[in-house]
Amino acid sequence: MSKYHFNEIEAKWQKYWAENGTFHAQNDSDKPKYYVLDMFPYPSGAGLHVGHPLGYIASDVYARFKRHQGYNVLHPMGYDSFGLPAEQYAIQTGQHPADTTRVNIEGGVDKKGNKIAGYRNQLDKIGFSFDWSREVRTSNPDYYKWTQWIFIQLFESWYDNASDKARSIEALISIFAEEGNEHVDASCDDDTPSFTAEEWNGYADAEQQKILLKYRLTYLAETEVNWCPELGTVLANDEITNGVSERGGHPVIRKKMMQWSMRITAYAQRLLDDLAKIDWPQPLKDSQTNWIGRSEGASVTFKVMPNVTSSAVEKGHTIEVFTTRPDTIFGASFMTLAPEHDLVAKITTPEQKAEVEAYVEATAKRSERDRMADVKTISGVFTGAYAEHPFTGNPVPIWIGDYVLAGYGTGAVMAVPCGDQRDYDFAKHFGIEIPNIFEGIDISEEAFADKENTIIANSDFINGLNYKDATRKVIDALEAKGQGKGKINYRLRDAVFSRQRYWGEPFPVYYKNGLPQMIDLEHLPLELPAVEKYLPTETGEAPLGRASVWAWDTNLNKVVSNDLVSPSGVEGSESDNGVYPLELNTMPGWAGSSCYMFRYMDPKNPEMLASEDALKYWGNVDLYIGGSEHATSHLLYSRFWVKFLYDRAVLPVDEPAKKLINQGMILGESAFVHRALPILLSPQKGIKELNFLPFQIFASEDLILNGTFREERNTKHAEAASLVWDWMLENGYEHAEGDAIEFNFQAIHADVSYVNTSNELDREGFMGWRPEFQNAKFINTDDGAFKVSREVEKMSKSKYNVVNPDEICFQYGADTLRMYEMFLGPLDQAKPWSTAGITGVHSFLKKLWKLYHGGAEGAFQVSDATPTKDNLKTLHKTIKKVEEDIENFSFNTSVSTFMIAVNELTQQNCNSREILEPLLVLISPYAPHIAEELWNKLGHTQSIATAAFPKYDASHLVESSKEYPISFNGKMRFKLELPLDMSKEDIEAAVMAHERTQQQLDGRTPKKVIVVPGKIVNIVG
RNA sequence: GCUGAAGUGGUGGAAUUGGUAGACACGUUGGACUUAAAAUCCAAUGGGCAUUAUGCCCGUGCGGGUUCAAGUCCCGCCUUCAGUACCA
Repeated sequence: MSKYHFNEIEAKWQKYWAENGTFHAQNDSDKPKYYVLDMFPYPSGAGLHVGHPLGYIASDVYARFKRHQGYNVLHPMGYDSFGLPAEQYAIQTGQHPADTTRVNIEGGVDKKGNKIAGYRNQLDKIGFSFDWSREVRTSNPDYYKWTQWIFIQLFESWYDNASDKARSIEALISIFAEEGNEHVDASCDDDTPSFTAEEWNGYADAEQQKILLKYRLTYLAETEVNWCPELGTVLANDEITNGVSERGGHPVIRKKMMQWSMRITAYAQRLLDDLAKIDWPQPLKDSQTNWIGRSEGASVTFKVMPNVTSSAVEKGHTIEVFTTRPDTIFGASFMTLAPEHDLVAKITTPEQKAEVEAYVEATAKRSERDRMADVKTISGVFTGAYAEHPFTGNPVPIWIGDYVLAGYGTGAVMAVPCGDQRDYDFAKHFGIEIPNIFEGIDISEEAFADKENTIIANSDFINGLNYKDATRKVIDALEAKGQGKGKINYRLRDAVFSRQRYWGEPFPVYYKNGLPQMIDLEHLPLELPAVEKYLPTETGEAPLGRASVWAWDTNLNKVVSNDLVSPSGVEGSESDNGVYPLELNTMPGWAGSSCYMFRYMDPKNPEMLASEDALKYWGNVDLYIGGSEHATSHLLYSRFWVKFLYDRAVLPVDEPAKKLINQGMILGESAFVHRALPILLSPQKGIKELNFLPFQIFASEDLILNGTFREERNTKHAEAASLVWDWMLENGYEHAEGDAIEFNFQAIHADVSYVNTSNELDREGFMGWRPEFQNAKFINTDDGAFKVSREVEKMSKSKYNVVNPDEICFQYGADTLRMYEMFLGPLDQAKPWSTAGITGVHSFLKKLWKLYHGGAEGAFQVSDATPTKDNLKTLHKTIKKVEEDIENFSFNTSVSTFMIAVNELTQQNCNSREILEPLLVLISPYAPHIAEELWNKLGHTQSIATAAFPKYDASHLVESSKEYPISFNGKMRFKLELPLDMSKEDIEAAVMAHERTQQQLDGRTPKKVIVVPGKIVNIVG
């Protein structure tokens, strides 16, 4: 009797695959290549839950399928192992994040004594076909050496708009030396000065370095951050609520800090354009498009007027604004600056000073997020200053308002209240004039923003023109006056690249005379220094400020003690000994994840990110699977870096991934027990909450309705009340006339591991879960069961609804887990996990096993019998459907298809090798262990992974007749079997002649008969 | 507010270009096997009304529309989830 011992089978084949390197990809092969990649995980200490492997299973099915199709498949896995949780754990426990990270990956025991299974062990149990010989970890110095190297490449590059690509900084220096920067069209800082070749050549080295920094693709700049003085750290918007830190509730201020930035804006247009050539989900493309936020319009320069009421105002200021509606310029009746705008302090009149300052201060206290969420409140202050309208010369009052954001455009708008609702609301609120410049439009209620139907009026030289013509004329006129030009604006901002953290890549940067210098590649990696604590320093420096050995010796080319740093650090001075301080910040999380896909191609190469041959052979990722939450972070930054490395001829491709699929989240089914909170209702003593009882009372879910015991269950109410009374009377309470006990119910999370598939609670387990439950009393249903209620929520430790894949593998097997995850529903959709349903998939695998074990006593039996027509039909329709499903990533429907196939073949008593052998190959991407085992029993010595995918033969599915649905007025009434080659006329005749048709018509004559051959017949009338 | 996705039995979900709504599972009920349980197998299972069978009506979030025919297409709503940036 051969039973399906999945645990043994799975362990056996996992071992076999590992020992034989079954899934090692070759960098040279005659086969076509295919690269399947998962977004690599952050190895958290909590381990995997069943939601994590969903995408990995899908990609694994696809990778295995592609191998069967004859591709040389690269399917690697690694870890995005730098990150905040490890650092915070290090702060709490003092353990080095490298140690805890290793334990999280490889398993072990943490300092608190918790046993950690380890990501790798958990993943291995699921039977993935990863090529582990290519594993990368971003926190590994051998890996982050290349992250540092890419950073240096960015530093050594500038973006040439003329050739629309990044070029070496050396090339820029030669241009400067020969002709200055007059003809250079580059993406650079706004405040870059103009200079001639003579001037350039005359600059001191430091001056030249400063100018070059304005061109480099990564550069130092003052950036505003959320600074929390109490915590000594910078906080993300997420970490701030109502202006105070989420942790500890400390005040947060906006502070400028010198930080590294990435000039991603140089790539805005290409990032936008190239979306067209990648096969990514449309919603994801849309969010990148919106994030980049291209808008066409004009920049307009307004001159600030000498103030009529005060001579104290500075003169000669200009305000640059960006507008998408230059055609409405005659409707501009005021201007609004962001409160943070540099000019605010300079142009505000003395009379308005106090009010403006108070407003600016109030705004600074609000987080950016708060400010944006609040759409209703209109606020602002008049600065007292006026600007001159470029065409009419009229004075335009300058206001500040927090609806204008410093970070977008120029941080200033020309307000056209008749054409923009926000400007309109602002004008209405403050009683500012709202001139109407639209032909035949009523603006007494709201602004008119419909560009397409605009005809301009009251606007001098553009009267009667539409949006397009008026815009062109205004831009021409502005250019003629030197007060503006057509401009394309992007919402995308340069990306801040510095983090004040320990657990990230150190910058390969030291500072000589305050200017950043790169460490040469041959001396990389620059490894993280030891620190005694992982917190920022008391003086507010980043954690690396605690390192005592963190200076760069340019003579020895190594890290040396801080004590050796040149006292002055000025090059060439007597005290300059060639030792300089190193950068204290580290790189952000996305640094290590932007180009990791290329490192897998040649992961051990000490000379290069990956060899030219490997890069050329593998190209880019053919299929990338991951969550949509990375749409505007990882996936945008990665595209940016890949384009950059393409420009600099490091990579042969300019996109990381050709095709991308988002997997949806698997939600948890939380369990709730209902706690009955007793209340004493006493005519003498009033209402009293009995919250001092030494036990808690829980009632089965089905006894409760609308927060109280169901009416028909008043015996249950009595049962609960008597528990309370017994204790009360024992403890000296005297029952008085009219006393009654009522209950309020409170739902609390119970750990799902104490709940079975019928929603019944393991009461003993639950009582042992937490001390406060140890004396719990249960009000059960009549049959003695205690039920919990269920609710679908995000799967998370804090909701006690986490289901561990290891346990599923132990109980049902990895093949069952894999198939069930695929069976749950469409890959890209969010769906709840319910362990209850898993038995269906599990018994399918048992049936599959039985299909191959039809011999005496359940012995393995496959015959060489010629398959029947039905056998072949079942097989080939399965091949067709499964192949289509995998190509369409419709994995859930192919699992159904397998179930149907096995049910049919069992019914047909099929044991023919000609059918059962190809069937295994079809199933093996989903359930590789059982397929491998049965394949082996069939006498194969090679892994099933090497078998070719069966060929679909349409001839087995040819039908000669069709069971036509015969419908009347669109409603199907009966079916009729007719030959498929029957003509329309004959079909109609056959249907009309049928007695059921006559019965349906009941003597009426049909108005019309619709016959769709091969499909349907519909009789109307 | 905006953008995107989604609403189908008790549950997860099927339904290729409009053409038999509810495939495949879970659950439930009944039955077989068993001393019993588990496992396994068989049958029924959208709601309602009928019944000797044959049947009939209603049904894919709501309200309209197009069509011989609508879960699918169009218009207008509602709800849920996700993302988010008052974008000049």
